[in-house]
Amino acid sequence: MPIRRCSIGKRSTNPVIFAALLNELMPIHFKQYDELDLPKVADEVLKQWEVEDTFGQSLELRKDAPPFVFYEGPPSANGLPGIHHVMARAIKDIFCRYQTQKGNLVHRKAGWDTHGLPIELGVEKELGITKEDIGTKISIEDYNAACKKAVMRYTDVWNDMTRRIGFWLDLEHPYVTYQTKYIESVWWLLKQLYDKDLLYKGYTIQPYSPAAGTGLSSHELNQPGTYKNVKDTSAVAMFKVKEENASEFLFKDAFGEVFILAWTTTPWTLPSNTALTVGPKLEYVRVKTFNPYTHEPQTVVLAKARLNAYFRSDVEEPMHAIASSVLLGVPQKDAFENYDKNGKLIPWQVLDGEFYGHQLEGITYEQLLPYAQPEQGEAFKVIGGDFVTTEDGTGVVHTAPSFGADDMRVARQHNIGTLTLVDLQGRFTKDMGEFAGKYVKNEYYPEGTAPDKSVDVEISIKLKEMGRAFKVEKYEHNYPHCWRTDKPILYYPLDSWFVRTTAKKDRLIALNKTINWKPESTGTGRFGNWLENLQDWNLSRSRYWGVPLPIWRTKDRDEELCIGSLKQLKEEIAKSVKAGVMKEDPYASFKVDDMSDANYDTVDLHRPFADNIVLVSPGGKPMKRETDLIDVWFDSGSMPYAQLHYPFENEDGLKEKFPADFIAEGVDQTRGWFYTLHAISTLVFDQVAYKAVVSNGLVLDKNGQKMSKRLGNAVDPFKTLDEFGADAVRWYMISNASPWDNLKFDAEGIKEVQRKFFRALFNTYNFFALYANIDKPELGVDVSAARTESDRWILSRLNSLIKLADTNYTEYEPTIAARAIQDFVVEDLSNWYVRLNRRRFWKGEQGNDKNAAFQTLHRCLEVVAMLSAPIAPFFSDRLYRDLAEKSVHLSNWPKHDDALIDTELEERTKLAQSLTTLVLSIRKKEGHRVRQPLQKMMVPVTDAIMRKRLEAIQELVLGEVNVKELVILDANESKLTKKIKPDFKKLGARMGKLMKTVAAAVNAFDQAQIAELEANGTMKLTLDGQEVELLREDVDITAEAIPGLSVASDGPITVALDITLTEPLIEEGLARELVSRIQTLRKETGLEVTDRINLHIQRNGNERFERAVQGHAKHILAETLALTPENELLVTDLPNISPGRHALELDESLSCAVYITPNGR
RNA sequence: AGUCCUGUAGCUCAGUUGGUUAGAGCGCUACACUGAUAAUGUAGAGGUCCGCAGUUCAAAUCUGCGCAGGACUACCA
Repeated sequence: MPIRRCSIGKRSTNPVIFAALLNELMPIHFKQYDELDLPKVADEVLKQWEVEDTFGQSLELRKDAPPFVFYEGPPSANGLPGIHHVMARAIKDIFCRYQTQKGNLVHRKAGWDTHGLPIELGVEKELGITKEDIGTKISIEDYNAACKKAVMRYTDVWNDMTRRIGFWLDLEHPYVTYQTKYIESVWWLLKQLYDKDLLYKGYTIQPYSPAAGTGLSSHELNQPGTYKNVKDTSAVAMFKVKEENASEFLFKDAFGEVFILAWTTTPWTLPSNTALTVGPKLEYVRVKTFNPYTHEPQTVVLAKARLNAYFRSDVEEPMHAIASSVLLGVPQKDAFENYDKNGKLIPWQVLDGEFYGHQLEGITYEQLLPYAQPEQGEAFKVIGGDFVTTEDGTGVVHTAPSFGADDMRVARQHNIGTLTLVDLQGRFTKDMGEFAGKYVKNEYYPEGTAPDKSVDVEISIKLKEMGRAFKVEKYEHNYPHCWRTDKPILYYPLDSWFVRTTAKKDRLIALNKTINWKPESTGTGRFGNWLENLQDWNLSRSRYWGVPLPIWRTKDRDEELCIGSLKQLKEEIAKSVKAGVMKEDPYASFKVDDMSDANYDTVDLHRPFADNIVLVSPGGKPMKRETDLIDVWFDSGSMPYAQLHYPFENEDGLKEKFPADFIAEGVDQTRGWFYTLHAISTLVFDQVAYKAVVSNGLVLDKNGQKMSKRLGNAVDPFKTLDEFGADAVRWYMISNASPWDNLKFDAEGIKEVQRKFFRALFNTYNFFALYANIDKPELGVDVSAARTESDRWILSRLNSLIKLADTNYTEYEPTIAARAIQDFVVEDLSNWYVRLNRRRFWKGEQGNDKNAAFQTLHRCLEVVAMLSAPIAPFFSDRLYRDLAEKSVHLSNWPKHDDALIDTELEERTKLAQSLTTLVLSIRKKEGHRVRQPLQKMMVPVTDAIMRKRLEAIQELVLGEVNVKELVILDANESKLTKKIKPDFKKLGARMGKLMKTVAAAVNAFDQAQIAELEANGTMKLTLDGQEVELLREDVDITAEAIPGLSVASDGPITVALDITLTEPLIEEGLARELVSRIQTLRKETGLEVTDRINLHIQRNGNERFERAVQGHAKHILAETLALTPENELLVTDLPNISPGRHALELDESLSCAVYITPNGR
């Protein structure tokens, strides 16, 4: 364990004081590790967190800091967590941790969503019952108790996963939606809506199963197998237009009576028709023809685009005799005059004058089947609706508002009345004359009792006889069926309670525009468009396990009461008991102002308890609760308030905890939780519920398929965590794709992250620790004057990185931050800085150069730990503790220092890296290994900036590529050939259409022309008869080659390498080769890095070799940490002791013998 | 059916306000390196930038129409 020498002081920005303090903070021994084991690190750090309560400490540390508000969307604990939850939870954790490091107080309360249909279905499956059994085989009370028990089944598993992925969340004090306090807050919210007249009872068209006698949710309708292809009788009915002012134009030159055609696949809805809907922008025509069944002359109206569907036009005289497709036939002349009433060939003719749908609006027609009249509103009128298409049918929609959602909507807009001539059992009502009592679908009859002809068929026959059928045929379509009874559903008007969200539509839209959506398109697109087409929120659910609607009503519906608190409920119960309506108060044990959990535990507001309460109205009549439950989405949308038991407790607390600064969930919550949060806060508080929201995408398998148990491609989160550790999994998920893009999960990717990022970081730290422990550098002294070019460079990179990471974490772009951190660690720090500066860490004297190196690397590692802490909380904590002796999660986010960012320095280092690459490439091509020194490299320059940069990086590059000198050539004076390239961007803007010709001309320039342009700065060209002026700035001129030398180039940079080997160079190369072999030997013989040795080399008669050893003896001895006197290095006879004697092969033709022993301490 | 997202190398992804020869990592092949070494370097193979049409001197990038995958919502005459 590191030994701390003094307690942590407040940091100062003054470099001298800072340095002094740093020295105090610095451990004097750094822990070293043998191998990187991320799962083990995670385990150990997790235990440390639990022992120290690091999460609690992090909150305590920020207790007076400005709050950053986060809301946890409650998962349902009745299912097991999957790998996608790891993703979702990691994203939440990242920003909470980041904001904590930034100095904010971030509370994170866990939550559980406990109500809802999936839970009910699960329990029913388990108990082997159906909804019908509730109240008979099982009491509501027992049923709900079973639900309550089932719903928290997997909380332990969830909590375990949450801990293991490192998500800091207050799991000890979650909000739970079934708790009485929670429900009380929900009731309070409902009452706010009620008091604002935003809660009302209305009816809507909902999927309804007459066989089961229940409405169905869209969830139920989406069960597999509910939609089936069925053949139904469809009819095109004819609606007779009344002749009046509005319809006058239809009667001009009319043939017989005038009808509007409308198609339906459900003829049983025709008696309930009250309107016809046309597309206002669609074109319609009149067609003169005969009725195919009665053969009476008639004029029919339909959409022009639908003509071909009903009238054949494959004939020679289209204006006369064309057969209707109703009855196939061939054309004949003089068709109208000669029409044979019994014939199958029906002539038709489009009458002059097309017209638009809106011209039809307002026209009235005779009721088709006058069994009953609507009680309210207008009827039998043509209206306009946007939803009308010309894909099938006639372009006119038969509108029966009771049996279609679109129909109802458009009817309401136009104040059209309704007819509901079908009862809840699916039978025609008594108003339906000869049809009364018949089921509208044959499937509804008890088995074996269905008639031969369905009512669809009977009605169609009747229409034919009446002369009101234009076409009757079987039609195959996809129709939803009840998943329980397997019988077709009806769309039927049902009573429901609604939240009048449409009344606040403008506010919902306006407030949404202030929310920071990630990605933006979800907010403007999916969510924005949804708000534009907002419907009132249907709150009612006819179920058992959920929050009961707190509305009591008298039987005559004249009086009703909405309850907004337990206090109010108790008062009303008291009145009721007093009036003798109830015998006693079932919640008698509840004390009104006692906020203790124990007190609240005495009350259960679920069914059947709430149902048993009968209140008394001001008029003295009994009031019963509306039996509906509310949509569970209202539960979770209430969490900002209900988690605080607002307003009964924490009335002030809400100010600090609302709205949220940040929430995150899957994109599938757009119309779920994201919407309900937004709707409730807008309607009740006229505020947003969250300022920023990240909607993350799905986690797919590696082939891009959705994960599912059925396909067996679901990834077990626990196994994954066991294998790779949370850090690698989180880092992989975040760095691989933006949170909102779908992630193709592939364990190979995690391995890569482990190998590249974590190993590089781990090795860099271990390198640091190894030499820091050996050399005990002074980490406290001020080394600003001693910093080398590469120190300043890596610090510049580091500060750029801090800035970039900060910006991107702030803007909820963790992927960009992660990739930048990773690149910094792998490329800049490990592969460049450490590689270049290795020797500074383990060679030479103590001093400020060495101190500067250690301090620089220490700072880089420490900052990397801080920057990566939000994403990789375990490993970064271990790293930071090893460097600075406290948890990174209690650290303050590093501030970047603009003064340390030197873009010119970064540029020229980039140049150095390019030059290095180029030289290595030439060496490779020419077959000269890096250990062989070369005399010189040449770089042509075309401007002063480049020259200055080269001079600055000269030492660095020469050392890296093992070359003695760098010669900078003036491109203008040397014998270089040059290359010219047009700058398309600059030139294109000026040249326009001539661009291609100019580019071709420039590319064809010879050396003389290039020189001319460089000398004059301008040049006139005549192309295609036009004179254009070419400027020096319009082209890039680069040196291309140096005759006689080996050259490589990359973009504008060209390097030439002199590969002549002189005798001294060869000898130096040999010496280096020897050093390398001896180093390997040291390692192989198990010597420690710091061990000093005795070294002797045996003469082998090769003069060149012996000269090399003698000439470079000092170098050889120093590099290998040998204490042998210089003049004893090369010997004729080696000591004859076998363990120290080794043969070395330097190349194919050269070998030697050496003697190594440890130098006794 | 509507709304939205995605489509670039075998895989995962970058690609600035349209600009030359479209990049990186992994994987593959060959060679080198070896006191940070399950690392690293150099070279190579690998692309109809989903398709078609349009705008433009110039399109992976802008526009339109499609195709494929996905999400959500709806399901209608």
